[in-house]
Amino acid sequence: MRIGELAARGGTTARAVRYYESLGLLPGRRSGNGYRTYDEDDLRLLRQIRTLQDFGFGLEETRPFVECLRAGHPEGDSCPASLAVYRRKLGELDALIGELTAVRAQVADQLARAERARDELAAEAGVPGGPEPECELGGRAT
Amino acid sequence: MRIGELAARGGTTARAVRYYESLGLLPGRRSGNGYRTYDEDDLRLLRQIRTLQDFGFGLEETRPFVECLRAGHPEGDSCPASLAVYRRKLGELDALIGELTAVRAQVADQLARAERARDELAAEAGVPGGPEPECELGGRAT
DNA sequence: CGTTGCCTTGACGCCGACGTCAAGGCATAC
DNA sequence: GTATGCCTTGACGTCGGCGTCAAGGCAACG
Repeated sequence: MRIGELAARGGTTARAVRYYESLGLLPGRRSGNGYRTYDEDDLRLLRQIRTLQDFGFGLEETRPFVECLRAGHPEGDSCPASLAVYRRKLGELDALIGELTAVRAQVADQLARAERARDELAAEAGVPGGPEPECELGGRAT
Repeated sequence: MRIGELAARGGTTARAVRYYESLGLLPGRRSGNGYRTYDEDDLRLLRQIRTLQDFGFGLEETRPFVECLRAGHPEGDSCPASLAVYRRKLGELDALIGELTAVRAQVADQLARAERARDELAAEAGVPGGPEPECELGGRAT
């Protein structure tokens, strides 16, 4: 098949396929007229790349999987190097999730504190006159 | 103070400060010799930016906080627009953490499955002869 | 024969938040 | 005087993963 069909069946674009080829992830075989030509095995390579991409892997991280498939193994993760990438990624994900969770808590704290401060000011000013905590410049042009 | 001191006290670089100025986040007052000059209020602006940056906020997301401070409010989050950014960020963080957690589970599954497959192959081949699941091309050049 | 559609290479654009280098001005220390 | 160190503007580089446009070739359909 040609690049358009490969891309469509792999759920991506011809441009991306050429890019993967430029990185050495996909082969660049040509048929007589100069068009790139692919077979079902190439489609498996592409699908392996896309799956890992969807997981948030960088393209370089997909290389061990692709080379594993190219070496004739049944799955991209049949090789130790691929398993190592999985494990490293798990660690990175855990670290990232941990950081994000901590940030989330801090932001929630800030929000709660700011809302409390706002309400206190509102109550304080609400007893005498009108509150309306305007902030954006030029509330209503008088 | 001048830009170098401001940057140092704000925990960033002069280059970053100029960049923030180019976005209109920081003022660009000059003293007689053309040097940028800053006061303690500017330092507070910068620190507000840095704090939010550390939370993973984009620079545009810090703008409401900065404008709030510039409008004379005691805190950057004393304004409704800032609270809105907090809330939006909380939603984004929750969504992101959820996605990452799902991905983490999938990767863990893949790893477990691949290790199982490897062990089964090892047991299968281990009974007759030698296992050694080589993958990288050219294991030992014979 | 022309049109349409897929293909080719090459090259620049994009996003965000700066880093880094170049060439030069100002100010202080020695 | 000059060496040092901070400052100025301007402009290009970085990272990742492509998008998009330009200019042209090949193939099939009518």
